[in-house]
Amino acid sequence: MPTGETHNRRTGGRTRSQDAHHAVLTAAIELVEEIGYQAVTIERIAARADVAKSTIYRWWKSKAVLVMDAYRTAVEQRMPEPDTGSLAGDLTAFATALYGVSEHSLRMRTLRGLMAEAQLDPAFADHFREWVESRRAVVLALLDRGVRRGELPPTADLEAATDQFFGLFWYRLLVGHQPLDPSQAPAHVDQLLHGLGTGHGR
Amino acid sequence: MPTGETHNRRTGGRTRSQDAHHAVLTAAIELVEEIGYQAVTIERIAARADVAKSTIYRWWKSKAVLVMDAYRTAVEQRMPEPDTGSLAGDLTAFATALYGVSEHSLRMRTLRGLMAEAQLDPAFADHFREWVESRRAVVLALLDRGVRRGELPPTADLEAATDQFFGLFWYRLLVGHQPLDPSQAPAHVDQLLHGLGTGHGR
Amino acid sequence: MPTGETHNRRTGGRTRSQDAHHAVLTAAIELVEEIGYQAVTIERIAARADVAKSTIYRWWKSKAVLVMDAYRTAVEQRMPEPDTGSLAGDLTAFATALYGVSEHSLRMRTLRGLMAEAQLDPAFADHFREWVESRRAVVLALLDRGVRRGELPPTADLEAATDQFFGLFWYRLLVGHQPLDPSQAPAHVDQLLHGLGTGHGR
Amino acid sequence: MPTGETHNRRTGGRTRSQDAHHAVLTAAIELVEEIGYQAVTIERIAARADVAKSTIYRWWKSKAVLVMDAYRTAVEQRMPEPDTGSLAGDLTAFATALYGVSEHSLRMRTLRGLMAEAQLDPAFADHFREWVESRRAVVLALLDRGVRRGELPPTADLEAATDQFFGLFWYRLLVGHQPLDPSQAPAHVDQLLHGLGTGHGR
DNA sequence: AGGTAACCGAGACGGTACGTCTAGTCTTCTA
DNA sequence: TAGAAGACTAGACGTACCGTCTCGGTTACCT
Repeated sequence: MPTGETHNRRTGGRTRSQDAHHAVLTAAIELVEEIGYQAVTIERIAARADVAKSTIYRWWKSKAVLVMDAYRTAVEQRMPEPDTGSLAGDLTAFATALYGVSEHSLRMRTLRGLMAEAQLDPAFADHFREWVESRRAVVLALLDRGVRRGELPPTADLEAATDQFFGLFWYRLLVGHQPLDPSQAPAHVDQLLHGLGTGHGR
Repeated sequence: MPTGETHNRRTGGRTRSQDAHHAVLTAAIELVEEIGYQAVTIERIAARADVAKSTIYRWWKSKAVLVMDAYRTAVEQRMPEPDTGSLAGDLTAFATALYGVSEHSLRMRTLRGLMAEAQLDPAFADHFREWVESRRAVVLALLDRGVRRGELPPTADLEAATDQFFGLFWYRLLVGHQPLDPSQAPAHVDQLLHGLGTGHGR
Repeated sequence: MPTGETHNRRTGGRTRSQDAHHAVLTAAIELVEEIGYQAVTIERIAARADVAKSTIYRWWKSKAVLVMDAYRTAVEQRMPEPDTGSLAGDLTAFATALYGVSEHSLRMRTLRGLMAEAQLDPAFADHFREWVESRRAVVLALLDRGVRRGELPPTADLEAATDQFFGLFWYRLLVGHQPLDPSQAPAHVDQLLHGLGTGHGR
Repeated sequence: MPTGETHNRRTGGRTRSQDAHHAVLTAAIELVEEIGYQAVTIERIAARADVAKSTIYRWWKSKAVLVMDAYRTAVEQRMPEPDTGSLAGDLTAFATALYGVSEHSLRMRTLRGLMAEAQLDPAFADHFREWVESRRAVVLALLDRGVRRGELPPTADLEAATDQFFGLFWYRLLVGHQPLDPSQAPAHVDQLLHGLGTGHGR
């Protein structure tokens, strides 16, 4: 359960209310959807969830970790870990799913808010970075498999490639100067792989 | 004068105090340096600059606009518009300068804070986006010149390439999972250009 | 103006809102009357007065000094400084007025609440003590005049007599085991003066 | 057993833990001594006594009741019921003992705190009043014996005299404008008795 | 000897107020 | 009439206790 870290339970004590817990996550998601991340406050979440503020503070350290928890619990798409047989296929599948967030304003708002918070709250930055790393790891693994298959030269800088991959996504998401559409995924992947010296083209 | 749009001055009256104006910008920069963007508030800037809050509000719409103004006035490096004769040389020069911010904590803090604010304040987002576009335009022009020179095929997606270029930079800056060092610039540019199908070899 | 100590005014600045000020005092009094001292909170006063909490905190350090201010401004009877020609007459007049609070539940509630607060909040205790001293001074002056007139021996312990006088009043007010009625004033004064060795009786 | 009213015991069940009970009373006294009555909370007592909050609430209705219980159990001096042969002697003995609390900060703090609580909590006020009455009864009995012995006229208002006696004490204790010292007891008693028309001279 | 009732600890829960903070706006005086 | 000073409304912050409520576990009396 990736959610509001369960405390060390030694012995007795009232058990954590699943109702309250769930109501908080739901309220958080709804509010982000309705009024946007920055307008969401712990107080509003508490009011909406019909829960005491102190109950929220007991389990979540800040609005950011709460919203992130809610996002992962209730919204986040299971990121595929594709296995199409080819590196290009795998990456394209992943990118297509990734770019799909642009079609869900809730997801966009949440991601943008969380990234913003990570800049402003160093404590949350650590938490956020861990999550980002977990998603980078998926792409890194795909690329690594490509190397092992001989689709990429062993000298390719996979870290940089991963950051190019996610960087494009986040940059467009955060700046909003260009649309981001799943249909663009194949072209972007193609460009990326050429950069890495893949044998499949040119 | 790139600073707090000057009002229409019709008639007499006390003229805008250049002292106050300058003190505000200086105070803003100093505070970002000392306590970080998120801890800076209009009130603190006013106190530090020994200026009335209302004077700040008269000339700047928000902390973000003010800090960005101060940043551009006092800190921002003149981004080079290099002309080395080759696309790779031009981009490498640009990237090297860009990655240089990582050596100045003030610049990093400011950029991260402004990007965060752009996520939270839609009004500022527009302002911020304009600034981002102006920097994208420089890179786009370099790439375009590369196409005209025949260094890139005319079919290359320059928009996507630009976003890959800046995306990698911002992604590392914002997430902080990887260092960003000017010495990495040539390799990143190389990888990018291969992706675009440059003729300069692999 | 015995009320929310006026700050040092050097130069410009918005002047204190008399509306807000008055509304706060009125709300405080009404709430003490309606729900009792202990149930009154700064937050409720702010809500009732339709004033921001911070405005209250700007002018009053605690609920206790605010209520005391309101009490003195709006409720406190002008304590007579009687001059009937005789000590017994003076004291009886004073006591009669004093005991009159027992007929006004608002005054009783307020006095009891303030005395309680003085026990719990050392900062307020000083403030409260000053007020108490000012009322003791009136009685002390009456007694002193009695000494000068020859109604009391110069050896009489006027301090102790004053404390006996007020002590009886407060003790009954605070403990509530006995009613306290203005009609009892003459007898109590009589008993007190006998104790001091007055020549007028026995 | 003057302590946390024993419940109706119908049938079996675990008996009340004397350890827990004693630890609570001790913790309460210690905390009043160390941090003052107002800073004492049920939670702090529970933590100090290493006892569950609910255990405290099971046996005592409020902090005030608990502290008063602890005070009477562990601290309160057995008030003398003196019998010296003369009214003046009896009262002086009693007053001397009474004024002795001023030399023990714990007792002063406790009494002041309890009196404060009686003003704020009507339920506790009743409880407190009973205790006050029990102490008044002692003095009333002394005075009554004085009447029967002929030391006081039968017309003397003993109730008022008792309240003057305790009133002086409490007034000084609560307001703190004057020290209260056992050495003052004889003079105060003397003054009181003159007021009542005692025959023992002036 | 077993049942069972009341105890005890731990600690989560809904509440409520606290006093602080910052945002923006508004008012007044001064230069 | 710009600017400094600072009072104002508004509302979230995170903390502290309150008194209540499960829990799991422990006695000790009473069949």
